[in-house]
Amino acid sequence: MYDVFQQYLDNKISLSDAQKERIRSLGVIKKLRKKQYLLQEGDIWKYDAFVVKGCVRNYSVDEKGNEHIIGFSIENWWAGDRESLLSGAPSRFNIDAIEDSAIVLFTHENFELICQEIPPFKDMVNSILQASFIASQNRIQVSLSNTAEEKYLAFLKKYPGFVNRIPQSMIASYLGMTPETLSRIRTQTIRK
Amino acid sequence: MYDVFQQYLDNKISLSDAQKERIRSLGVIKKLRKKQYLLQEGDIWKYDAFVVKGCVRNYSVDEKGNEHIIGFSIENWWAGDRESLLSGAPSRFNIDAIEDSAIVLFTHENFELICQEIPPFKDMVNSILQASFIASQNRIQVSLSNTAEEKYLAFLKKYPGFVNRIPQSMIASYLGMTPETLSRIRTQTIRK
DNA sequence: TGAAGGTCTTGATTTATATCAATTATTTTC
DNA sequence: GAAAATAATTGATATAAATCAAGACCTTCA
Repeated sequence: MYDVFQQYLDNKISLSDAQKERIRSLGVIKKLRKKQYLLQEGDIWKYDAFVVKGCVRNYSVDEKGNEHIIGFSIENWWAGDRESLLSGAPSRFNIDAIEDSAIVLFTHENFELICQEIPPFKDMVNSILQASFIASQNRIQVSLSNTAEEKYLAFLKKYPGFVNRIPQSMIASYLGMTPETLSRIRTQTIRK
Repeated sequence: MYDVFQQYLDNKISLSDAQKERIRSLGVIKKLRKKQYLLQEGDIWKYDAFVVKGCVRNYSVDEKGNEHIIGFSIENWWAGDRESLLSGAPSRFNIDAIEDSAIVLFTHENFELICQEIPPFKDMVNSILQASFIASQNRIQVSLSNTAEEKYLAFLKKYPGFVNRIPQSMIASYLGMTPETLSRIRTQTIRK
């Protein structure tokens, strides 16, 4: 399980065996069954988490009880609530597993330790953050400029692996439309 | 002009006089007249830029010629296109001045130099990036969960200083609605 | 100071998407 | 492997917001 994370690291930075061992010793594997929460609204998030297997979603629930999906994390992506982590405030989000999943969990303290001890690790983290910010800005741009259909097509293009894995209703939520609308778009698009 | 940036730095990190001088020596003040471009679509963005006076907007233009505002930067905020900066690809965005403005400009090379020479500066940059990412995620959450009116009210609350400064049509664009819709929302809201 | 060019408002109409509701598929689970 | 639960489709209708259009209200700069 852990070797998925190890391979990810190997792809990004070079580490000595001692460093690899150090990182490994500070992380813990957490398994999640489908629908199990990793984080519930109101909890304080204190970790850095890397998905090694499966898929989790990050979502908020509004007053009407509707869920709005902020993001998905599949294997080789990070997950968590940076806002709660940074501010120490209770999270406004939920994270749960869409499939049976496995996560490498670091307490934020341990994670900071690693960052201090291994500068290239810290640099990696920062460049991930850069990329995440850019992706987030792009998502905003797409959502401002496009119709429901265009948003769906852009999603397909950007995350081709997600469509056959994530329930359609969740993709609809991620795209800011109802499941009915997405369903109609799909049948129309196929017929074109 | 520059002392706005100096004060910003003083609020965030402690620097020796030599370090302050070093930073200052690597930056350049650029003045922008209203409507003047800081970046045009197709250009490659190679800077780090801090607004010391005025206000700029970052926007994309779609095939129909409609502008979609990604963000505003007023004094004490950073501006630029991180995607183009990082990837080296031509920018898909435009940045121009909404008011007569002034910017402290660092070439990205110089900026990296500063980051290397002054670790607390680098840490500051990273924590800004964190905050930007969080803000961006929150904007996505708001845009998924709320009606046009709620989005406007959330905007008012989050950026009270912007409303009397930025043309309403641009705020509408930022919020993903037409100027007519925003105008109606405002008159309705006032009458409540 | 007074055109000229923007910007905001207001009204009438259209349109994309949401909502409500029923039916059919597809998974889960015992 | 049948029953139950969940997800996706399809149709009818409602609604929020867009579009089109005209007039009012400002700036600004010649």
